[in-house]
Amino acid sequence: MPELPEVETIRRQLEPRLVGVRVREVTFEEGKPSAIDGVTEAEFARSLAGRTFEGVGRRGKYLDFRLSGGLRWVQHLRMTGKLLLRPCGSPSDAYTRFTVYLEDGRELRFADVRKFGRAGLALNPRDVMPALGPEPWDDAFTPGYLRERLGRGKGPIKARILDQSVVAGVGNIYADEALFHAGIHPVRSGASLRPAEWTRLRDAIQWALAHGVGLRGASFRDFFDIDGEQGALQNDTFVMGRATLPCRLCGTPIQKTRVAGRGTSLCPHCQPRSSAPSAMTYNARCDAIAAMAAGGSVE
DNA sequence: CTTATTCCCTGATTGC
DNA sequence: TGCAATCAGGGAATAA
Repeated sequence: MPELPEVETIRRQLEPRLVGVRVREVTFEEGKPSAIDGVTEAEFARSLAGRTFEGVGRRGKYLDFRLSGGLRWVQHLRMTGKLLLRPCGSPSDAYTRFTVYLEDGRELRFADVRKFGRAGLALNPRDVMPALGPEPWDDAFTPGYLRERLGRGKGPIKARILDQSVVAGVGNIYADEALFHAGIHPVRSGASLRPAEWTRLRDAIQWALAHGVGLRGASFRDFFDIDGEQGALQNDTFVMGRATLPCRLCGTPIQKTRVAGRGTSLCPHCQPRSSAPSAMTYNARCDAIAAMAAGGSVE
């Protein structure tokens, strides 16, 4: 499930290998619904042909390919979308929806089992993206901003940080990991958070995402990078994928529940439902997590 | 504005 | 063992 760290992993791999390379043609496989929004597949193919990649950006979970002439190809992978960069003559990849043939012979393929992934074409990427909140490392993403946006909320805080208009790029895995890091139970309301907890939440979101980027994403089931390789975060999580296993900090069995319609993993001891202070101080908790976690280049 | 619900998809998993 | 029902979930759309 590509979230910000998985999309950023792909971006970092694609940019040096695509910049300066020209598109020869784009071909589509049969399949409904179309993987393209706004324009027909023929228009998409015609628009890309002959253009040169000038850069690969990212906004939230969206990839943003900058092409010559100011055109932008904006791609969301949703649940199972994969971008695969294959050498000339590689065997076909299952579930390929369209292929961008490059002039040097390589093929950039978009494969997507569940067909949720979407591509758009625009001169201004905002035209094919919804309104997104700040990037997690943007100066605007402050504890005060979070409190202003979420501090009156009655619903589960987890649902609010999954909202892409609040902060761009957090999905189910990193929401659970961030809430664990912050020591906040996912069903607590925004209104219940104490002032210090907004800072913890902001820091925890940044930490969880940086940890994911550092380990090149999480491959619990469907994530593969542009060479078809898996990430490593799934082996270094604190709650996601660890139901019934002991918490790495306190040993309490990790619980799996359902919050806001999403599978949710948490430590009932480290993340109390009330904001009562736990045995371990917050700073000690952060130090223990930092000492334990692998990798993790901070932006 | 917020919050809850449904839908889109299909491979994997679960239940009888 | 086999087949049907359920699950996985990002985000758009819809409703309240």
